[in-house]
Amino acid sequence: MNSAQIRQAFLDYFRQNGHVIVPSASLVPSNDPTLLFTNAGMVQFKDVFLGLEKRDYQRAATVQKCMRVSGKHNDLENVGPSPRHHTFFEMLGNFSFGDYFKKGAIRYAYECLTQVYGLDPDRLYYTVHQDDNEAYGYWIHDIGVDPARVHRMGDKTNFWMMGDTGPCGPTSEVHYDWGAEYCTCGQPNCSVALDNGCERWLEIWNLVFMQFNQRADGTRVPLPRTGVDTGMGLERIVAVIQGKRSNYDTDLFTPIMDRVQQMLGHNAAQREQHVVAYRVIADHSRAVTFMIGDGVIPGNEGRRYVLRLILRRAARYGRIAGFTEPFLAEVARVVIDQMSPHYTELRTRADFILSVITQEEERFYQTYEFGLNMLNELMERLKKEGRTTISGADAFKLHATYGFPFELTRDIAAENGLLVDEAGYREAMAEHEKVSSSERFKLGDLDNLAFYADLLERLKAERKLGPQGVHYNPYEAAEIETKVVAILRDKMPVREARAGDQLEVVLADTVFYVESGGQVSDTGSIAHYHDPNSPPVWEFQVNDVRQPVTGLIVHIGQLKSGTMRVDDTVWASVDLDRRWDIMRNHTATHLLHSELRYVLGEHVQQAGSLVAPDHLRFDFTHPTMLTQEELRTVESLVNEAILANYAVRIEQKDYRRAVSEGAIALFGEKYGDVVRVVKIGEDDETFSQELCGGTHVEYTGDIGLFYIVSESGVAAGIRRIEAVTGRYAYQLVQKRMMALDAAAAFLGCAPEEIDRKVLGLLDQLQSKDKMIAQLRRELARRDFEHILGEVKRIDSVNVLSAKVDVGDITTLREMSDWFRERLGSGVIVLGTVLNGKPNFVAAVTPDLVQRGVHAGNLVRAVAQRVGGSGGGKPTLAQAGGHDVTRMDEALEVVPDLVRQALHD
RNA sequence: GGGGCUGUAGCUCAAUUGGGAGAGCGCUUGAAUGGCAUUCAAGAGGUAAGGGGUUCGAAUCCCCUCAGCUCCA
Repeated sequence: MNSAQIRQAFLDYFRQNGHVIVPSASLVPSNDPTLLFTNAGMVQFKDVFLGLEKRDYQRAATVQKCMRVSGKHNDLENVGPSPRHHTFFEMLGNFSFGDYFKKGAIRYAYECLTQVYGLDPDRLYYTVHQDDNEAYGYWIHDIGVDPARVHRMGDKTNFWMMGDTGPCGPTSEVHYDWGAEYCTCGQPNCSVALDNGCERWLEIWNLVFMQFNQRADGTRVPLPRTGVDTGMGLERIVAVIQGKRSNYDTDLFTPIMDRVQQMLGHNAAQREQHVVAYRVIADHSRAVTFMIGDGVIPGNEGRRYVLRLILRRAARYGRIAGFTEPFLAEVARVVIDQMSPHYTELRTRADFILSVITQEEERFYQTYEFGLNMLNELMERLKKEGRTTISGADAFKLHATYGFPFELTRDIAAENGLLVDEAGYREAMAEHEKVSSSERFKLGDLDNLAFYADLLERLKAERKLGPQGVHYNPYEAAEIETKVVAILRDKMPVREARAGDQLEVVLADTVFYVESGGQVSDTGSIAHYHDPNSPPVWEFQVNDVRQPVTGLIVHIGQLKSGTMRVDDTVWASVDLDRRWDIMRNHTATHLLHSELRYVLGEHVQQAGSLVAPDHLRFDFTHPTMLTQEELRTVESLVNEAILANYAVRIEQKDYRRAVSEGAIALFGEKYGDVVRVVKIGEDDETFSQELCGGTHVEYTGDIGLFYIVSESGVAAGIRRIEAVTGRYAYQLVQKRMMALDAAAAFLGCAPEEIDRKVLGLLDQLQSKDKMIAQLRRELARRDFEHILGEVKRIDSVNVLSAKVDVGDITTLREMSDWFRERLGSGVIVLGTVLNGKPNFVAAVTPDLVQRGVHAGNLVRAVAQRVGGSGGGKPTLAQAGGHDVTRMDEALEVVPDLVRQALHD
């Protein structure tokens, strides 16, 4: 079987057994901010296991894209040298949400391995948790496994917890026996039970039985609905089925490595010699392709940084293997060809993926060259000083500042006969880690989530909220009559609150939109009335709305008046003007997206957006800056679509149907099984169609006016457009028109002629500036000729000190130049007043410098007399001071100073 | 989120460290030349990323902001 067949057979088997096949979620987790990447199949079902989210099926199976880059057993450094470590991998998994439990899970795993994949049962061994008699019994009695093949293990290997609290339970693992000849531990009683990392045994499938709920106080209570979460790494099972000891020898990787070999023109021996580099490139090209495919762009923080790290590591190993130019995009092409039949997003985003890779790789080559230069300079300096060791601090600086890895520094130093202080390097590294490690995600965040989850459970138990939690409908009305079900002050539930309190308020129903898909939360008010005609008993101002856990929505703000109590009946109403501004911007964002695709091409993908009341921001993938013409075209097309007054219709439909009908789904967004589709246009001519949970106007005409304010770059390959609509667009236009009219009035021309008029004026100004400069020069020249008559001879040396009236220091210096040209030898000190302060320039010809006259000392002594200081070179110096009235006095001492200097 | 480095002409980069903002390439104009990357001359082009401070004086020192690179989390 090849890998594609193995993947498909898994899905087919579980479909036949009543599982819904759910597509792989994005590598970027949408429901867990503490997680850098999706790292297991269960990530997309986390809320389902926690009971926060409900699906209309009870069993599911997936092939999930996963990334693991950190953690004890997943050091990036292991990827390459190890035959089984990967950054990117695929996880096969089947899941049960309160449906079958241990018995079913064990049977499916066994059947799938032995019947679907045809593995020899004699090679399979099993572990269960030591206290789990139930699972043990199923293996022995239900499947009929020899008890000698089932090992009971402790918490360390066979108990699983999601976090400090929450669902947890025992696990059962299936191990594959490669045969005694592969034993590396050498123990006579070699067995899975030793758990000593012996190469003979390979864990292939882990079954997690979610049986208990771990409470904050450490006690465990049985879960009302037990669950099953299983995971089997595709790379491993393919290796087992294809009889390969290394994952890299399976057909998941060989096509990639073959292409690398072909590009390098290596023979088999050369390929073997560089096996680590080949593996690194194979692994990392997959990771990079999938990450970019899910919208990650190289950068310097978070997952973007991980992408950069991995991409550059691949590029570095590429150089080791012999590449001298960017090559990764070419390798990624193989990954796309191979994987896109299953992961179709790779095909549609292929151009984007390849261009991002190439750009980043080129940038890497640049910093690489730069680091190399730095190292060469450093080595030359050391050699000159006769030293043989590069200090740890320098090696670390190369690493931390120029991204030049230690190994490279060491190797290149060795080529030049130099050593590197490795211990010092480690020390500097440790110091840097200490300094730069900030507080990690506060555990409080997790506690917070648990707090809100508990609150939600309690409110449900008290029947204050339905099984789905807060009833949320921001789409139909802007106000609603409902009840206060909880009040939080400083994260503590309270029964009542008084005016001035900062609170979080939970209502049974809400019409407030919660920030999502870039659209910001609504603001508004919540008020309690005795009767509708009098002022409210109390009024609460809503400044923000959040959803800390699915199903629980809190209104954050301040109680303006009165006393709020739990169970009060209230009117909750959103700020409607603001909401309208937001809706205009949101619908306009869809129009903009659609027109950008029309004008620039289908490669344009949304890469982020912000829909606020006063403006909208839309980030999208596009390799180059937009031209003025493209921007104008897009802007006017959007305005045409507004004037066409298309209807905006919202439809609820099945996710797959929506996508197959051409609706655009976005990077990294999480969609339920039923999605809202926002359609703009008529049935026969749909203008735009996107999956979107936001709020929209009813007709595009409601938007009013659309105006692009700016276009800029966000990251390589990502452009950003900011625009305004409706009231804010009108305000902007009005402001600009007023400015234009005012300018036209000042210039005495029509507004349309301002540009030409201004250009003409600038031209005139420039030529006048030139003329002024020229006249000033001439004036200075005349002044100079005039003061030349004041030259004194001190000990047969020409000395001139004079006050002149010029516009700037430069002219003073110029005059000293003339002086030297004219007299050949001499000392000149000139003073002038600039900005109400005295300024001096002193010049001494070189022959007099020889005789002890120093322009710097001279001018400083002069400036001291006007309360200032100065300095400079022996031949030319300048100084300044404060007291203008004493300038003449200061200049008069010059001859004496010169005389003194000559005599010393 | 934190540490380090960088930001000077359209591009690539300098400036005896606080004391005249420059070079090469490119561009414009003029002249010469005419066989493989033509030569010569003249010229245009700078809020020194932005803001604040220290100083008689800041591209240079200090602080803040922004952007890029890089390492760590």
